[in-house]
Amino acid sequence: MDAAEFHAEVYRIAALIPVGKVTSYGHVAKLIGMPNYSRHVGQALKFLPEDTDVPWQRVISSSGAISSRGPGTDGARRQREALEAEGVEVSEGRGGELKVDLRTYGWFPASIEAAAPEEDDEEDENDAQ
DNA sequence: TCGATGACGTATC
DNA sequence: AGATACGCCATCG
Repeated sequence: MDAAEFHAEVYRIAALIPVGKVTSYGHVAKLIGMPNYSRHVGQALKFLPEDTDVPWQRVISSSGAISSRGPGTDGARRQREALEAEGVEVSEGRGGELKVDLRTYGWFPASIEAAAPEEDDEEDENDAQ
């Protein structure tokens, strides 16, 4: 798997996340089939331009926290704004620690197939109940 | 080549 | 629940 392909997979999966839901870097990595590449998922999202269609804001850490990305960057703040705009509650603890309740807003499908009900229309699909 | 680092995760304390 | 330790692996200096 090439780095570019990895990025593409990350973006594809991120695009599958329903509005109002969030998932974790690690879970995206798992869906791709590379469970230990959680850090690289974040790395891939870092490459996204500001005008992207990819809902990168719906990907947070497995603990439900929005990573600071370092002081001086407004990424975390924008992420909070975007999530709240989608109806996701973002708790703010002491010092501006942003966290999302995964118990409520978490989205963790077991596989990409489960995540993408209709990816292709050409393939024969067996009816799920 | 090596060591430090990072939009991370899990196990422990 | 919050903090620390350690594992992970590509990228950087």
